Amino acid sequence: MPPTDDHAAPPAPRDESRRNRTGRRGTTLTDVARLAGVSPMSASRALNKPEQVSLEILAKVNAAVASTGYVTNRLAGSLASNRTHLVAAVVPSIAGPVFQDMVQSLIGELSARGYQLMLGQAGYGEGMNDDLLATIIGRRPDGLVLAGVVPTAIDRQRLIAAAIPVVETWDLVPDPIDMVVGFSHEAIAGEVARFLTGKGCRRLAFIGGNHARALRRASAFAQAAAACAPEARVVQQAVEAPASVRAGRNALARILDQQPDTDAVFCSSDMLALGVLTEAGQRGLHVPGALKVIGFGDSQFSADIAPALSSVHIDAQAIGRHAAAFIVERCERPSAAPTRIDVGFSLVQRETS
Amino acid sequence: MPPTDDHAAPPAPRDESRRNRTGRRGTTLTDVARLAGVSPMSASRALNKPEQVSLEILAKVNAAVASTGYVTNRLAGSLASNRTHLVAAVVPSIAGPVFQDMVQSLIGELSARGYQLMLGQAGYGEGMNDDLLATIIGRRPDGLVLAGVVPTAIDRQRLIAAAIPVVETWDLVPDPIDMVVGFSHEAIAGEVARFLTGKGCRRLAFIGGNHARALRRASAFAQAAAACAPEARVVQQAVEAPASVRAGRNALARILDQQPDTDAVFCSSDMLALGVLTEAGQRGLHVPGALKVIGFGDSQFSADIAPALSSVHIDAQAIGRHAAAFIVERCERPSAAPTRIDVGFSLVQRETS
DNA sequence: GTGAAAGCGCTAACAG
DNA sequence: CTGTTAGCGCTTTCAC
Repeated sequence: MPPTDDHAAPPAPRDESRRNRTGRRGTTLTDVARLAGVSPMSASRALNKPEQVSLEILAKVNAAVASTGYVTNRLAGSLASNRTHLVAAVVPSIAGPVFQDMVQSLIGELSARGYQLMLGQAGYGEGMNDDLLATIIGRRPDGLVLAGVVPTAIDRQRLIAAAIPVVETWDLVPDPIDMVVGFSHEAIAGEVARFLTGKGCRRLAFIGGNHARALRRASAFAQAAAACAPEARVVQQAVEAPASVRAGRNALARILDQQPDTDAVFCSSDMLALGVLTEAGQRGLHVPGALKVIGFGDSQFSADIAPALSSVHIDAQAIGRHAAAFIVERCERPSAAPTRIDVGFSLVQRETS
Repeated sequence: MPPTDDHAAPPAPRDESRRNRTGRRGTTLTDVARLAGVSPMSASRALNKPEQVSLEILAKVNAAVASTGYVTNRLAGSLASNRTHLVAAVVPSIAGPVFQDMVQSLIGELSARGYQLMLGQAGYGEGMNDDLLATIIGRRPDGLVLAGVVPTAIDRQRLIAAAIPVVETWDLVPDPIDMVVGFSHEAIAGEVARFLTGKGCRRLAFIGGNHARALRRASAFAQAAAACAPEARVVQQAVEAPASVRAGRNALARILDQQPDTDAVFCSSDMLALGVLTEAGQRGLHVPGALKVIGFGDSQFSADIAPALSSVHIDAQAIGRHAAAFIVERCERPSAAPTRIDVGFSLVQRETS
């Protein structure tokens, strides 16, 4: 029996057994490499940059991967390479109809380029809650897309400090953190006001949320209307987010209390507009004869309800596409400059106006 | 001058400079610890298990964190601890109205417990596309929630191999991978059939998707109707996903071609039902007098349109809540057994029936 | 309660 | 084209 050697032996550096300190884990790249008879680095290259590796190694590695069912651990890869291929997006709520098309195209576009999306909900208040931003930054995403969420000064500071590429979307904010893809709410309000006054409407109403952006649009609407027809009057109704049919119905009821001869309503979402149409129908108010209605967002259903709803169309998919492209571009060519895109809008004229 | 020593010196292990091989990175826990005058380990504990650390250290670390704006790198933490605090969810499309409430409550519930959600879209086809599953597994999520997506045999195998806790939701699948939260589509079809035949309807119609689940519901509907009233007839109309108002209108038109005296329609979504109502209105078909309509999902708008839509209500939020709870439970107490919850449903009777 | 050592699984950098 | 080395930033383990 050799001399007692109780604690001398170093803790046997990772022997043949496939389990580590925390129970068993899965197959690693090293396992694959060993099986293929190549170095881990070659296995890594075979997987990530197949063009840099001989066909022989490629074949051996692929065989080993197939036989083990190996799936890369992107956590480790991200840590080592400082690139996560993760993009975070923050919306007020995923349940609102407004941002869905955009998020959908964002996911599609990103995954086509090998990136994933992490989705966060900020709620309808100001900025993001602290936890949300911290957990997002903690995952070190390669980019962040903000939609309908206006970061507070502190949020902005933290984002800049974290050096994460940011795309603010939906609104063409005047003083962006970094990149912007959106459209002008003021221009839209102006065009709708011009259109409705042009149709002879003089008793207008605006229904929208009670946050800053909606209020800006409301006042732009009122100003444009006044400019087009000095005698026109505009009443405003604020509704709670998220926009709903119920809210639209109630808003129209209140508007008619205030201004019984209202002859046109501009709504900040098609759901609200559907509520307005419903309430008008119940009251025997003919649309568009007695009341013209214009929605916002041009939802899928708008063309198909009766009467078909006029609406402001936004190319939400384009917003998602551009946002994705911006971030990927910035990641892959860090020199890329801040950019700004106005995707515009169009007023889709249907039966309700 | 000392003897030439060109290549002897090891590459100066990470000196004072705050930059590494790939340009500058941010503040690390080590930086915080140094600033606080404690070991990295104590800093880690102060952040993650404050109760295990003296108040003095806690205060010093918090001060250091505040002064540096340090944000934990969860990539590194996850790699070391083998826990990501990430949960993946896969839905056919985030644009469909059906899963939104569920995803919303999932996000809410998870973030309240310190987990984040990664969202994937599988499309409306069978199973998930290979890339999607691989990228999900590659991020080593602590759990996966499937909604309205039926994994293929290969998907199942890979998920089991990856040892990821899985919750299948929406449908009470008979042979689950792991955990299940849902309701019985057959039971719903049965109850609606019973209700409509009880109202005297004998010429029924069913509008639904053309995937397996919808077809099962359709046949359950037909069977139950036959059981309740042997002389009843049921026609079926398949529509393409995603469900839309347009699809509902077209479907009703085709149904009336096939069976002009149809007196009741059961739709697999409220959007389809809205289309049916619209088309009926255009044709002067009185609802519910000449035609009864029942939707599915009890969307927010259903109660507020005119006529108010009867619908099958599902507590989607409860599904999200339970799914989140299951996964967190399983993560934190790995002994937790597979579980199954039936959240039930209710038929909300309104004006259209 | 605190710290030192070791290493999670992968890739950048560099040498052959 | 291929392999070696040295970490990425954190947490586990274990000794104090």
